[in-house]
Amino acid sequence: MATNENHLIELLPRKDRLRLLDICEPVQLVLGTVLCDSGQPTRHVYFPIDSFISLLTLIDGEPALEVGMVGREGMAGSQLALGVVVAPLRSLVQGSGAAWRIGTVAFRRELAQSPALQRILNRYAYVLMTQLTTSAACLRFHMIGPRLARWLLMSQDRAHKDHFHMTQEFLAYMLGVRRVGITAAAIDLQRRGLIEYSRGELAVLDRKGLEAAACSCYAADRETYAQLLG
Amino acid sequence: MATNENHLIELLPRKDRLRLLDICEPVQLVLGTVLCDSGQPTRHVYFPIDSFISLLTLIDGEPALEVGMVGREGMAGSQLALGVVVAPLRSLVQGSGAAWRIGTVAFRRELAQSPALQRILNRYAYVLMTQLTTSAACLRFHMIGPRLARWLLMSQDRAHKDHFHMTQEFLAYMLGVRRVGITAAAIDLQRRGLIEYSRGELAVLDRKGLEAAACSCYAADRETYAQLLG
DNA sequence: TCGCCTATGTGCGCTGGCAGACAGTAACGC
DNA sequence: GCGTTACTGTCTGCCAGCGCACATAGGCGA
Repeated sequence: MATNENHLIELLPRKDRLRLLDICEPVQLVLGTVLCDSGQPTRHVYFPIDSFISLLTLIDGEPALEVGMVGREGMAGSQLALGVVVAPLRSLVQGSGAAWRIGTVAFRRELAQSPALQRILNRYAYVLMTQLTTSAACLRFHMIGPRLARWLLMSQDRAHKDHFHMTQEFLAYMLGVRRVGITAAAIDLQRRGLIEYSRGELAVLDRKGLEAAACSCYAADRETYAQLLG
Repeated sequence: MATNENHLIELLPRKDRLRLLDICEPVQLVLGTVLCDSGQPTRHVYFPIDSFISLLTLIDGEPALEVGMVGREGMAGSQLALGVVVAPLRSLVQGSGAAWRIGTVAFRRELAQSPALQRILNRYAYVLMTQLTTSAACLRFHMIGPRLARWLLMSQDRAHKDHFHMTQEFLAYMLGVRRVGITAAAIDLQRRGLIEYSRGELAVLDRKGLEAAACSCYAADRETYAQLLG
C-alpha cells in the first residue's frame, strides 16, 4: 500500500481504483468542520488521506459523544454503501489534512457498477459496526485514563504524526467526560513519561508505553480491521 | 404485514419471498441458547417470528453486555449480508419461540440472486448500526431506571406478550449493572404501578406510563426503524 | 507594558453505582 | 412436612466521576 493514499481505495483492483479516482476531487479538510450532521442527507463521501474525522452520536440534550473515528483506513459516508442517504452520525473533522471527496450521485453510480467497491465497503461497514460495539462496552466498563490513552493512539495512527493540536477541553468533549477528568488522567500519563503537552500542543513520547496504558479496545479494534481489510 | 411473520421477509417482493421461504426451516428457539458466539463463523441466520434474541458484546474479562435486540422486526446473522462470515457479537436467545432458520451456504446463494433481499438487509444493517450507537450513548448517559424501562418495552415489543419470564439477575446481566441496581429500579417502577413482578414473572401493567419512564432511546430506535423499514 | 483570553491545575461536596454480605420468602422436590 | 434452591430486598462502606468555583500561567494584541 502506498503510504500516502487512502487504504480502502488502495484495496480496489486497478481498474476500479482508477475509475473511482477519476471522480474523486481533492479537498483539504479543516479542523472543526462538520462534514455532515446526524439525520441530514449525505452530500459527499470522504476518503481521508492524512486528515481524520470523528463520528459523533447525539441523543436528547446530552453533549455529543464520539463512537468512531475515520482516517486513512476508512471513509465517511459509508451509509451510502448500505443504500441509505440519511447520515446516522455527525462527522466532525478532527485532524486537518487532505482527503478525496465524491458527490453522492457520482458515488452511487460508481458503486452500482463496481462489485469490488461494494464488497470492500460492505466489509468496512462491518468493521465500523464492531468499532461501535467496542465503543459501547468501553464507555461502560473502562476508566478515563485507559480510554484517553486509547484515544490518543487512535488519533496518532490516523494523523501520522506524533505531535498534534488537542486541548483538554476538546478531549473531554470527545470522551464524554468533564475536562477535569481529562486533566487528572493527562497529568498521570505525563508523569509516567508517555506524553507531553502544553497549551493544546500534545506529543506522544512513548508509544509502547501508551499502548500498555490503553484499554484492550485499542488492540481489539486494530485486530478486527487487520482481519477484514488488512 | 401478516401479524405472525417476520417483518423483513414480509417486505420482500412475492417472488423473492417465496424463494427465501423455500429454503427456510422452522425452528423453536429455547431461552438461554447461544446461537452463535462472537468470533465464531456464522452457521445459520435466524428470522425470529415470536422469539427474540439479544446481541451481546464481550470485551476483556468483563461480563457480556447487550448492545442490540432482534425480534420479528429483524434477523440474526446480518453480517452475512455484508459478506462477513465471522460473527461480531454473541447471539443469545432471550425469549423462547418460533423462528425461521437458513444455513449459511443456502443463504448466501439466495442473497447473490436476490437484489431485493440485499437491499433490505443492507438497510437492516444500517438500522442495527444506529441501534448500536444509541446503545453506546445510552450506556454513557442514562441511569438504570429509564434504561430498565426501555429494555422492558423493547422486550415486550418483540415477545408480543405483556407478561414474560425475566429474573432481576438476568436483567442486571443484560444492562451491565448489579442486580441490586435492578432491584431498586424495579421497586420504583412497581410502586408507580407500571409493572408487576414476582419471582421471575414480570407483567407490564401500564405501557404508556412505562414509555414515559423510559429514556428517549426507546423512541429514537423505533423512529429509525420506521423510517427505514416501516 | 498591560490587559485579556485561553488553557491548565485544584479544592469541595455530592451522587450513582460498585463490592460484598446477609436476610426473608416463595416454589419445588422428596 | 422439611430441606433446598431460586428469587428478591436491605445494609455498609467505597470510589469514580460530576458540578461548581476558583486559582494560576502562557500567549497575544493593543
